[in-house]
Order: sequence, then structure tokens, then C-alpha cells
Amino acid sequence: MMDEQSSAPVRAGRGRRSAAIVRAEVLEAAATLLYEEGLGAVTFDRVAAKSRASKTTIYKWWPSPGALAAEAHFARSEPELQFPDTGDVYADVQTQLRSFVRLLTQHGGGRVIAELIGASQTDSDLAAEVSAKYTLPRRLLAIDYFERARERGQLDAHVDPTLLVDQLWGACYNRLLVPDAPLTEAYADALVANALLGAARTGYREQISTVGAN
Amino acid sequence: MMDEQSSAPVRAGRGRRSAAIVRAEVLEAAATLLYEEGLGAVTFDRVAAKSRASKTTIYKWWPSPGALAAEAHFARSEPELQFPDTGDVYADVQTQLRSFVRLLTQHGGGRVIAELIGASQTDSDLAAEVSAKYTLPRRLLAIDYFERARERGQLDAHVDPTLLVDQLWGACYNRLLVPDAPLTEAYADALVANALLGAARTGYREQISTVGAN
DNA sequence: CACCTAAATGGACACTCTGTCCACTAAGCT
DNA sequence: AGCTTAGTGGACAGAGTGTCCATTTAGGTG
Repeated sequence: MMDEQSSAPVRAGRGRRSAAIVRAEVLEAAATLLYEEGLGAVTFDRVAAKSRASKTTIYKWWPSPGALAAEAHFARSEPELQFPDTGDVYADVQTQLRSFVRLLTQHGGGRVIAELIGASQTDSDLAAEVSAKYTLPRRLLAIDYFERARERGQLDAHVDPTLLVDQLWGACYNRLLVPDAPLTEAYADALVANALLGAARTGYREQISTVGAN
Repeated sequence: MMDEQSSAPVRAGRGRRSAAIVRAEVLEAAATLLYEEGLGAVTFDRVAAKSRASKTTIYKWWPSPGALAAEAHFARSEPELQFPDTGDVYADVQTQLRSFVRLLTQHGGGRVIAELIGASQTDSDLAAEVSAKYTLPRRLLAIDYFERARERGQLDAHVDPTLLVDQLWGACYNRLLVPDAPLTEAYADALVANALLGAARTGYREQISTVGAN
């Protein structure tokens, strides 16, 4: 009606394309937006415009812009899922926690994680993605390590490994998300020392341990 | 032009109103939206529609919907800023941490905090508000308490009070924001025990403390 | 007490993003 | 070669942002 019998029946770029190619291009565009402008820039509109994919297709595959951003990020970031066990709990944990702090503080690597966890609070699809692809696997790895250390007799029998993880990695996440205090490698070292040795002074310690530690 | 010489020069509700009244009505509307529908419902558009205030006025006073929501929440929530010091560190901290967990888990009180901290990751105005009105004052209170306990000789001289706060309250925030494990009062109790006594077993403890704790 | 200025008002605007349509067209299996 | 499946551009209503107005009144001044 409008094209007045348009002489161009062939419009470039139209029609179906390979799903694999489209997915890759969408994730590529989402990752670029995420790294260059932050999570707020990852919208279905802008990703569709930046990739060659149409909005309809993106809506079909991802439940929310946040979930798309998370998949784009985790597809790029190396798995690096390893927790070496030399038998020296103190050294092993210190190494792991230091490199975690380095990951969060160097090259703005912490900003992406912080934004993803932040947006997870109001996007359950994103929360599921972050947990499944990131926090939970790492958490399980650490828990597994602490259980082995406990079986070796290095940790107290009644110590909960999941709690230990929270007191080490969770404390770091806290300084990342609620930055009322700085996040440094020295902080990581002090965390390890206190988690393993405790803050109570000799003398007061014995007084507590008979009453407190249920 | 359009009203064809409208016979009503007096349009109800127009003109300047008292700043105090307007502010109160805006905060009231924002709080209602926040509690009933969550942070996502607190938009300048909806707050303006719900209160009798105009959008222009709201934009002048608050930098972002998040900052408005935070102020509305903190204006309502009781300060309850107290950290009783009975001299019994273990009991005092346990009491505080238990009531903190209760605050986060009961009546959906944790959801609002989680959403505010979450949105803080992409809204610096909100982040400043949350820190100034909520996290920092509470943090300072706890730090102050631990410093007194340390001076009394109950805590090790080289223990960093800020770190201890992270390992107790930060660990709880972590389970709130990254819910890979449950947040319960029993968890709070275990956190206190481990923060004060440490996880290392007698025997291995001595081995570490000579090398590790810088 | 009348006046004046500072400030809140309703309304309109362009812009962006969401979420959902459609008819069209090509990919990849049968 | 044919057919079904699926990606395509484009359009759309709805909602929120951020910024304009000209209008109207509150609260301090002379």
C-alpha cells in the first residue's frame, strides 16, 4: 500500500538464520554492552539493535535482560573451578581467598558481579542463573574442601563448612556490595586467620567454650 | 484555546502547597508502594500519581526513585540503634545477631533491605542513602562494642573489629542476598561461636598460629 | 493588609524500554 | 524438491524518565 508497488521484493537481511549463529551474536552484543556500559545498558532493545537478531527472537530465548547479561558474562568468564588441596588448610584457603579478592578488585571485575547480584534481588530468573552458574558451584567446591579438612582432623568436628564459607567469601561479598570498608588482600588474610583461630583471647576463650558453643 | 472560554477559572488542587505537607505525602505514597509492591513499583510516575504531588516537585527533591524509596523506608523503620554492653561478649553479640536475623526473616523485612542494597549497585544516590542511614551507623555501633571488648582483654589484641562485623553481620547479608543457604537463628548462633572461637581444632590450631596469623 | 516572589501545580512533550503482535522469508529436515 | 519450523523487520500500546511550560498559590516583605 505504501511502497507503491515497490520494485524491491528482496529486502536485505530478512528471513530465518541459523539458531547457533543468532545465539552467539546476541550473547556477543550483550557482553559488549555489559562490559562497556554496565548492566543497565543490557536491554532487549539495545541488544537487538546491536546484534543482527530481532527482538522477537531474543524474547523467546531469554526471560529477562538480566538473565541474558548473566549468561553472556558466564559464557565468557573462564570457569577456573579448582580448589587445590595441599593438606595445608591455612595456606590453601588463603590462596583461594586472595585470588577471589583479586578477581573482585582488579579490572572492574567486581562491578559486573555486584550488579548481577544486585539485580538478582528483583529478577528471579537472573537470580537462578547467578546461583546455578556462579555462586553455588564455587560454594560447593569450598564446602567440599572444608569437609575433607574436617575429616583429616584439622577442623573442629562440630564446625559447619557452609558457615565457614559465608564467613570467608560472604564477608568479601559484603564489602563488595556494601562498601563501608575496603576490600584488600590483607583483609582476606585477616579473615582466614580469624575464621580458623577465632577472636577470643586465651583465658576468655575457655570461659566461653564451656558455656557457648552449644 | 481548547476549553472554549471555560467557565471554570478555578481548577481544584492547583497552585503551591506547603513543602512539609508535600514531602510527607510523597514519602507516605512511596512507602506504601514499597511495602505493598516492592522497590520496582516505586517510580516517580506512580508516586506522583498516588500522592498529590506533581512529578516536577518530586524530581527536584529526590535524585532517583531508589533514593526516594530508601528515605521513605528509613523514615518509617524505628532507629532501634542500641547495642547493650553487659560485659559478656558472647551473649551480647548472640542477642544482637539473633535479633538481626529475626528482622531479616520475619514479615518480609529482609526483602526491602535486599532490594535496596541490590538497587544500590546501579544507583549511587541510593547507595549513599543506604550507607548513611542504615548500614554505616549500625556498623559503627558494633565496631565500637568490639573495641571496648578488646580493651577489656576479651578479644585478641590484633583482631580487627571491622572484620569481625563482616564475619557476623556480613555473613548474614550474604545469605540474604545470595540465598544458596538458609538464614536462621541457629545459623546466627553458630556464626558467633566460630567468630570467637575459630574453626581450627586443638593441635592443628597451635601449628597454624605460630606461622599464620601474621 | 496588600503585595510580591518563590515554589508547587497540571499538563504536555520526546525519548526509551517492555512485551506482543503480524506477514514475510529462509534454514534444515523429510 | 517440498514443507515445516523459526528468525526477520516492523508496528504497536503501555509505562517510566526527564524536562519543559504557563498557572496558581503560600509565606515572607513593605
